[in-house]
Amino acid sequence: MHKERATALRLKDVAEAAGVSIATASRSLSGAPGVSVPVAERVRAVATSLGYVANVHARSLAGGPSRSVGLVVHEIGDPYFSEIASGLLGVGAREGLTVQICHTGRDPERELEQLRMLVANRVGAIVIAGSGLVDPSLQAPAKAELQAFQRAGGRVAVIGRHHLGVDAVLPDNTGGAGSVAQHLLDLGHRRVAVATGSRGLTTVADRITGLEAAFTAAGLDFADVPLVEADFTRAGGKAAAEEILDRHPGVTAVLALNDDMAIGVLSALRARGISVPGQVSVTGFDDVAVAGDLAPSLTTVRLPMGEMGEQALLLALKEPGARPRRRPVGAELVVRDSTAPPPA
Amino acid sequence: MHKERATALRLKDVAEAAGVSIATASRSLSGAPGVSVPVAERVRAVATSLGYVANVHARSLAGGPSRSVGLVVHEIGDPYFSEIASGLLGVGAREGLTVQICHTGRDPERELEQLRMLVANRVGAIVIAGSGLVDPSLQAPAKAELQAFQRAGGRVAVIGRHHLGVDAVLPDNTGGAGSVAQHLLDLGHRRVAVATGSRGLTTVADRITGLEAAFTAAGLDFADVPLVEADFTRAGGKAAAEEILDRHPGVTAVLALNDDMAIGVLSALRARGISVPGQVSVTGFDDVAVAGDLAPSLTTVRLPMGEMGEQALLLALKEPGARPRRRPVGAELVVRDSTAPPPA
DNA sequence: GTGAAAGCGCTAACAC
DNA sequence: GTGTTAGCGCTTTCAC
Repeated sequence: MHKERATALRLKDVAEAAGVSIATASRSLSGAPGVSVPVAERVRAVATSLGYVANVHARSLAGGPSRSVGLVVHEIGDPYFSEIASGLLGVGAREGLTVQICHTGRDPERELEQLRMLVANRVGAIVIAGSGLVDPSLQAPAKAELQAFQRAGGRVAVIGRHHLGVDAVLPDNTGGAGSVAQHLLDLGHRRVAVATGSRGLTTVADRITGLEAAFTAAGLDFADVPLVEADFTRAGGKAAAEEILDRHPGVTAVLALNDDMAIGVLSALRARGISVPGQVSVTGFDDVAVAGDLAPSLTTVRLPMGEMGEQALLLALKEPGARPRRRPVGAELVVRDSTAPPPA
Repeated sequence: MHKERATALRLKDVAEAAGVSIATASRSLSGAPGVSVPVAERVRAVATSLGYVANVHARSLAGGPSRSVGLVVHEIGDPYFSEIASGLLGVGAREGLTVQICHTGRDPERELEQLRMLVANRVGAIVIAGSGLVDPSLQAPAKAELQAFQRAGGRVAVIGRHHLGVDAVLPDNTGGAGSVAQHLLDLGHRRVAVATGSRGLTTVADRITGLEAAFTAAGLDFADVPLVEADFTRAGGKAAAEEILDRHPGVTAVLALNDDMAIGVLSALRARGISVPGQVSVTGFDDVAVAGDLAPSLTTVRLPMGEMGEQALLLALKEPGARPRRRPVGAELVVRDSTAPPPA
């Protein structure tokens, strides 16, 4: 960006000002042993008064530990990811780490590109948030890249995806989906439709598995439940809801596979003057911050996103285990005002 | 984090594999002149096939241009900031830049700390998003730090704050606030209350200035308008609304100074069974993604957050001007369903 | 307990 | 057009 950068303060300047060698200055500042306490304290005082901050690049190049981590998300503007990022940034700040965030837009190629960038930056750890893809071949290059990174001493943790062979924070998508489905069945709904994101996403696949289990357990045939696939977004939810209303007019409940879609569903129903939950019940998944403030407030499944972000970074900061660790995270049904028994 | 990192691929390895010197290899990869086309192409091919990625630290240390920027936000979980971040990350990816994001939690001390961290990381540019503080003394250390950074060749741009003497993207908070106030006055509201964040924030101060101007222009005394100060969050909005309802029961409109607070206001009104906009109208500010999907959908002022993030990074990437540049950004009133004439 | 000196991987003069 | 080499600022043996 800029080459002609004026001289910044160097360790040498601090050392001179304190009347010691740069070796001693280095040890003093990093808290390494082998320096007498008074000397170390003096050096630190001088450094502070001068406003010295060590050059991370030089430090890293000289073999110092990496103080930075990378976070890969699909889209930081999405509340699901921004809440994860928020939790992760919190522990990052606590640990004195810098966090590089990158977008992938659910594009495997861009994901790979961003991964390479993080590797080039020699981050100490990489956290990947967001659903993986059911088709393993699409992830093969990313997997290879991550393995090389790990062989070189880097640490990796993922949130909500499996098949990558690394430490993982795994929300209970299956169980959570089972519990919303059960909730609707308990209320008496039998004509339910599902608004789903791409089934190529493992998150979606897992949630559908949970739904199927609940329906089957209730003695119902899940094959009779219409699944309408659209973008895993608000707009997708709107589109899916419209298709559901047109093609399956008798439906009494729409089960959206994330809150974003559910918000779109609510909006489509409102536009058609269909009352929720009077005529149609609606459920979401994730419990983003706004879910409780919608009208009607959304019945959904809570995933502790902030905590998931924290856990993932904590996992990545730990020494690697012999085998990949798994941190299961509970998914808790939150019943609010968007669900009620079907109309009589 | 990890010191015992196995050997990664170095430029030397690529040079040897391609049968050239490291200087030639360096030039080939950076696209510098002085290498014959066939040689440069061969080197690049070898590098790609080997999966070589240059070590950013070494490159930066050797005086290469910095390929990373820092983004400072109050709270990444807040949609206002995550939408800004999303726009900024977009151009970052396009430009091949890595973006380090940090949280400050509206705490000047943490802000300073994070700024130091970015400086230590030798980012090429720093973008600061989020309101500044009215009291300049609280920002003096940050300002000094930024000036030192600029003297050393770093670039700085801010979003939505002045007084820092750097390039700035400035949303029209004053004009936007004027237009919502005008909208309510046009509808016939005369008993309006304001739910505001801390008046120590320049954003809040500017928006209040806009309100005052509109009221004054309409021949009303702004001193009669109750201003209830609370956290600039959903919870703050809820608290402010409750206080407004208790202390100023005759109010026909609540003007919240951001969408987050407005969402809290809506929720408090709903809890008390007060219809919006039948009994009370509500307005927000920012137009976060969810504003249009609330029930009732929120009348608010649109700020193009994503674009603001983009613009700020673009400013920061430009050569510095003789004087700080300003990119004013329009604030557009968006009338939706949460406002109506006051009850008769 | 402290200092001198050898790199870390790369870029940018400077030779050839 | 290509190679040689001197650093960038730091950590870390290795002497003292």
